[in-house]
Amino acid sequence: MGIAERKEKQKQDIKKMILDASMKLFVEEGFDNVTIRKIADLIQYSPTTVYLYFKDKNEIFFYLHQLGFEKMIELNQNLAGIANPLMRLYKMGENYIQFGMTHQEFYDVMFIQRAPMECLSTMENCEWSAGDTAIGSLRTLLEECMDKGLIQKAPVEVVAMAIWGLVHGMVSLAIRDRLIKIIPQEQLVKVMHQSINWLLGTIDTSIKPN
Amino acid sequence: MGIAERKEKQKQDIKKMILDASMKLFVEEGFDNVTIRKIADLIQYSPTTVYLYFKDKNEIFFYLHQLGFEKMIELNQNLAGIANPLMRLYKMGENYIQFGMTHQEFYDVMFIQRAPMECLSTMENCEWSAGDTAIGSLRTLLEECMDKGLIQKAPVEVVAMAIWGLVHGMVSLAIRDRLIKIIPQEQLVKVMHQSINWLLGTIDTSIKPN
DNA sequence: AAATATAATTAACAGTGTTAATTTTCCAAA
DNA sequence: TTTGGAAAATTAACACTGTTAATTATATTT
Repeated sequence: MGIAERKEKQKQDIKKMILDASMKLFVEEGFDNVTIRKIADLIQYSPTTVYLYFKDKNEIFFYLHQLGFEKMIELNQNLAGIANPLMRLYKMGENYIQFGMTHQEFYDVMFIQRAPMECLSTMENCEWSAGDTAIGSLRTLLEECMDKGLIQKAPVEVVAMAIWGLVHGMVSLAIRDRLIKIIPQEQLVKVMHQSINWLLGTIDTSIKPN
Repeated sequence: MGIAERKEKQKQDIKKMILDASMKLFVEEGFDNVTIRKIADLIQYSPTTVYLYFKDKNEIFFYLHQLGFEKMIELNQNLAGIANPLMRLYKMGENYIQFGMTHQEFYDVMFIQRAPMECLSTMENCEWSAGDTAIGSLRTLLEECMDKGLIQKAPVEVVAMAIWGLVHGMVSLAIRDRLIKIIPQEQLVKVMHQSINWLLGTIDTSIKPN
């Protein structure tokens, strides 16, 4: 049945066209400018056609948010070469901040916007694997640090939550313009780095206090 | 001129009516359900009348976001009786989490939504005094802790950023549904408390490691 | 009472996501 | 090769949104 096969391929092609158009609008004009009608214009189909390939707009944002995670994983490739897990943790934090600040729109849809999560809640096999993997790798890294005695032992989910919270908190406050009147734009990333360095410095057992 | 005075009072009354209606919609139906037409319906005026008292919708959200800060300051009254500044810092963190989790809509408009900040950026005397005051009191408290040798000395803006980031990060991840698949709903606040306790425990100089 | 300033309204614009009903396109069987 | 039916795409419409220009109604002043 080569015909059904080709049809399936065509279906996937149009699906990709929609996602590509969404992505183009997303990165060039921002979240709010990704509208069904603009997507339809770009791919030269009528607006309703989009609904033959995606349940609703949230589903499109779910795909965009997944692409964001892929982008982030790609950026974290530079961690592989770092043998010391504590050094890897430092760098992971820096990567996170760099990703968030240089791809603010992606960060927004990955960690702030409600749309992708609303999509998830309507799915049955509901997992948020992207987020689970991200926080999972932080947990694993922290366990490795604790096992090797590089940081003080503590319940890993508590420490993971604190560290993720810290970096996410700083990045999301910056993205949503809560720091503009507090820290000058050009010093933002520098202060963020100092903050994670301060945190990791205090839990680093190789730096003995007093 | 008692007449101009009365007119001014009437103007303020209608302004208050609009804000009260906005608030009612906001707390009962959420951010997205605060629409100009619904506000107009509630106060029994036409939608365009709202624009005679407020520049745009963002300005209404700016007022709501300020009311949120007042609510938060009120909640922080219980800090006054705590003599030990480090204990005050603990309690401040717990208050922050409690406020965010029990008044999620308010927290949203205060620290996540763009609307109030967009309003600010169109004003000339642009200050975000509400946020400045909040972060300012954290800074002062940290300085007091450092002066009394209760926590290790470090650049105060770096530590303030880290602590605010940590609590805001956890709360905003929770509010925007990024933790539902990671931490059970009923354990959320408990883990958050553990995370701030973990952080403050590590910088508390009275708890000597090793 | 007439003229003027203020307040409020109606009507409209340009958009949004989404759905039902209809038309067009395409493939398989007669 | 023509016909019947399934699949794909479209048009038209609904019920909204924030916001503005033009118009009407209400007060106040002359």
